[in-house]
Amino acid sequence: MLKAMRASQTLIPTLKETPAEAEVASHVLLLRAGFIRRVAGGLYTWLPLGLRVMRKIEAIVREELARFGAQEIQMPVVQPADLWRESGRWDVMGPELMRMRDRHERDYAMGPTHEEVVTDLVRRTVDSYKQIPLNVYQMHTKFRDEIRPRFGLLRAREFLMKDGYSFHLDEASLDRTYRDMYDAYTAILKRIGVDFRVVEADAGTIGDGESHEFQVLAESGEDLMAYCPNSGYAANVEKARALAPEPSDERPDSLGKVATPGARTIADIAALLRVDPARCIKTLIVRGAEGPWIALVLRGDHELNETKAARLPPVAAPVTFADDAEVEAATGCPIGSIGPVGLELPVYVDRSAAAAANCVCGANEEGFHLTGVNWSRDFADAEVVDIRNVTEGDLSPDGCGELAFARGIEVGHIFKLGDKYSVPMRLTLQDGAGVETALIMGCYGFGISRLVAAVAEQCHDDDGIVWPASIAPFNVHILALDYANPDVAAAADSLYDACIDAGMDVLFDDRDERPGVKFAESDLLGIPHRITVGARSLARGLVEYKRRADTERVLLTPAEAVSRIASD
RNA sequence: CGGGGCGUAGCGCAGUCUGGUAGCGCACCACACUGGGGGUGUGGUGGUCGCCGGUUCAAAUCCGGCCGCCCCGACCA
Repeated sequence: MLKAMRASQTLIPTLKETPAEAEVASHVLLLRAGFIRRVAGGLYTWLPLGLRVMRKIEAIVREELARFGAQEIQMPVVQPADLWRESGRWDVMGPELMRMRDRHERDYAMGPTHEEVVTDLVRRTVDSYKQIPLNVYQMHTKFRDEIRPRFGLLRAREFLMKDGYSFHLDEASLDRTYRDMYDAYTAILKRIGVDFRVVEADAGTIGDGESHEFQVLAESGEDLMAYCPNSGYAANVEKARALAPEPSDERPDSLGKVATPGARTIADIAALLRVDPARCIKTLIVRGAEGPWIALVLRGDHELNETKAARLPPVAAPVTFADDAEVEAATGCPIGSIGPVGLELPVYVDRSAAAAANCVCGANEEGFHLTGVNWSRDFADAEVVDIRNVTEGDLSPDGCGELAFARGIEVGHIFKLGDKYSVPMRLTLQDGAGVETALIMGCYGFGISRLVAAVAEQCHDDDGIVWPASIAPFNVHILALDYANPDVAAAADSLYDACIDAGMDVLFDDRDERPGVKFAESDLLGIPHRITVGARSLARGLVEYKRRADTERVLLTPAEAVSRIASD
């Protein structure tokens, strides 16, 4: 990568106005600062400055992974369908998997991830247990045909990801590598200098084992995390366990039935009967994995956690809600008046709803609700499960305090895969005792291109991006306010050379632009250190130094400015 | 895929309701002034009005279909 560039000879197409296509800060700023350009939905071209940021992240990732013995390889984007059929994912993956056919009518996938290819590699190349554990990774373009690409680079269809895979004979070995990758990701994000949080995560369809996400904190993040300020507990809300509440010691009232004409929602019922929504019970009808329909019961003030619900074996994954007609067909009663008491469907009740006393719920008769409803007496057949989202203020699962919420952008995700791929793809080795054993695997993803946007999302102000020095496209931005002035040009040129000699990455704005343009664009680009060379202060032999993150400006000699930056 | 919004010059927009010469700001080119926070003036360049079809003497404008983009939802190793 070139250390130094002149702005007059570099493609930096800045925009004064926000393009209509962009909404979120990172997308707006990366477009305006000339880092990226959109080609089509979810597809972007990386321009020189954007690419420099991405390359710097790559370099940091490589260095940190090398410390833990991970080996870099590169696998093809285009992958034969046969491998995907072997793992079973050819049929399981939906349209998100981009499929294509070659001239011989053979099927291929555009790799969204590389478990199949890497598993195939290892079974062909590793002959003895003495060659493992093995930890390999690549940094490569991934393709996922997202339903809705959005937020610029944050949810693109084609993106750069570091994906790593490890292979082990036993859990203890997998645990060690998993921990190493956990530590490596932590080191990478610390070194880059973003605020982040590591949270327990749901492994989704990729595995059933332990899993952690690395979330860059940002208000605009798509992920919601629950954490306990008093302890280390932190989990994606998808995953965060809701504790079982103490059962109520209230005496159960007798069941009553009241007319509730026209009331359809919990809010309607709570207002009409003047009860707390926490004393209302809602019943959701979802598609069953085999049978027709399943009822899920929650307290009125709680939300269904679809990830948890989808993990109930009788519930079809992903969770699919019955529509109005299907509810009526399944229960004989329209949405708004259904309830768990006497319902002729399998019923699962959330722990909190089961613990609530004397509740209101639908009577399974249009326009009527029951009062004084108690799980233990009135629908005790229902199995008690954890299927709700935790809420702010809930007791932390470790009992150390109350949960608080934060939003984040997922930039890393590590999984223990177990034998999910090694068994169907017959990846086995003889262990030391000569017993043929399926290997177990770990998988470690890190979104390089997404991190570029996540950092911009977190590190910006009203004027533009404020890059951390670790990944800024350049470290120093020299502005020659009037390059046509021979004195300014001479001073700026020699300052430029001095920065190069000092080993700095420097962008030199030598263009014939007005000062205001140069200042505004400099703020937009977000290079950490700015040195302004103008005729006015140069008359006293001085230049102006300013950090992008600060408001303070100081006048220094050129040599002082360089050493100031060098010692930063 | 469901709901909403949008598509007119490289970018940001007006004009569409009520059919009749395609406009404004920025950018770009030339010249002059200016020169420490997106400067001023004068003169220019640049548009199949997303695409296809229909109605009409006449369509950016009305009608039908399609495509694309953005937002919300669903979805998401």
